[in-house]
Amino acid sequence: MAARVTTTDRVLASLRESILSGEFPAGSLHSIYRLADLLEVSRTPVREAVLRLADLGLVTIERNRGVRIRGVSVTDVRSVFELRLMIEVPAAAYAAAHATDDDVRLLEAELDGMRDAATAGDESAFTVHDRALHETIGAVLGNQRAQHEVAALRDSIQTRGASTLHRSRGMPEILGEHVPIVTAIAARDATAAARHMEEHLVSTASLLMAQAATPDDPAPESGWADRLRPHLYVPDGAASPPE
Amino acid sequence: MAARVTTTDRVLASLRESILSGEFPAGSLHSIYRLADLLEVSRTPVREAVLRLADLGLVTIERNRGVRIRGVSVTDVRSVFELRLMIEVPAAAYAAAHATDDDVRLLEAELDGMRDAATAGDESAFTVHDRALHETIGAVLGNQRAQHEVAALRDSIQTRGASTLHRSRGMPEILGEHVPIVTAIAARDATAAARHMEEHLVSTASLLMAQAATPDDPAPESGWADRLRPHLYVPDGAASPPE
DNA sequence: AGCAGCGAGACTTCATGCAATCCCCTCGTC
DNA sequence: GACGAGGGGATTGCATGAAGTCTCGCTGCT
Repeated sequence: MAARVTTTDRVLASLRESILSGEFPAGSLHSIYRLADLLEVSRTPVREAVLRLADLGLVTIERNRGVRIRGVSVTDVRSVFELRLMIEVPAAAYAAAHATDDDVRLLEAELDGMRDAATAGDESAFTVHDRALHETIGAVLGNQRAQHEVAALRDSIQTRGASTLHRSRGMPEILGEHVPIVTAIAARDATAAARHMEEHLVSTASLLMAQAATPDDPAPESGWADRLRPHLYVPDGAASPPE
Repeated sequence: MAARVTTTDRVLASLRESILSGEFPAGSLHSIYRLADLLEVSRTPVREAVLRLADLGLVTIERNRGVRIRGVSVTDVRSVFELRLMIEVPAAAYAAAHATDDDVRLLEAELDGMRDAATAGDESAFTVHDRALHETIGAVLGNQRAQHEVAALRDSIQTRGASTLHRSRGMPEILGEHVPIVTAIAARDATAAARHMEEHLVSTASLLMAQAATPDDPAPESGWADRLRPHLYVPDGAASPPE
């Protein structure tokens, strides 16, 4: 099963990396020709990779113009994070209810990794551990399809330096949002885990939306997440009545 | 913006239809050559379409063997429906809380369509209205990405005659599961809408899992959905304590 | 100065060639 | 009779050619 790595895969990974790292700025226009020339392969694998990227929503193909790197709009961020809320909040609650001691140890290890990276000022490592932490929480549920979906959602908005790192929050703040999630899971408190995961995602989304906002693309309302909130997960007390 | 329909798109749609309709049985092996010959196009658009189908999980590409039509395993059904629960249950609750009168009218129209198709014995039309009903509920949320994802999830397991129609349930039973959902939305009762949507999805998933079960692929446990249930949406009373 | 029409360039898109790879079947040997 | 090796055949995967189509800039006219 050593799925031999094909040229298309390498091109796909390379392009994805170039887009996510910001080497290809959002809105820029490229052609299959130039990309093929740049990567020193023929146009076919490039075309196939671009088609798949278009499916993932990272680029759009403009007929007879080229492929344009998609920027993230406020609506994009909102759509993605609503989905992440719908998936990751229940996942966090489930993890709290069903995590083994080994799972908890893994979570705390990732948290330590984030802490170390934060003190070392290593943003790259910090992001890696951040991602791994979320994936470890999702892994408790054991739904590979959900895992893959969350990863795709994450990719689709992490274009460019659209990380929240530089502009808005520092690593300590982000770390601070993750700590209570892990603490709640370790305490087997599903309610708290869900609440903290929700707060983390909403916080991140709000900042990303503020970054993506432009004069015409309307600024995000403050309580944007409330519309979904009462229907997501009700931590304590009775289910909130409709409206 | 009249996105000209390209050959690849037509091939993709055609193959998808052939797989979903059961014309290409699950597990069967085809080659790009034969498919291209069959559809009277060259191998390139067929290859591109197949790659996208592989991304969607409908087929797997076996190197130097051909493309194999993926059957659905019990695990597949479970993964897909867990995700659908996480998305569609909140969506139903949200729809109940925020649907306009026009939305409700649309829902009832689709329900009528299902009823007519049921009495006429038209399974194809019934399926169309079933799908449209779910999409209309999702449309109230207005999250296109979520809509698209649900559609993809639906496709990925509706391979073959894996509809629940023939073997297990008749159209009246399925219709009967949809009626209370629409009723609850019309009554603006989010709690009931969520509960009925959940019951519908769990019921459908259980039947599909029973169909997909084989001697070695373990039969689905009865209370399989319970593990997620307390973390999904808590209709009434306090949140269930973590275990 | 502004606008319309036209031509050249470029890009996507589909078709086909070609090589490398892998499976399977047969034949030979133990 | 069983096991292993080798060859034929088929398939994927990459490269390149050819054609159709759209965009953009230039030129000429108003």
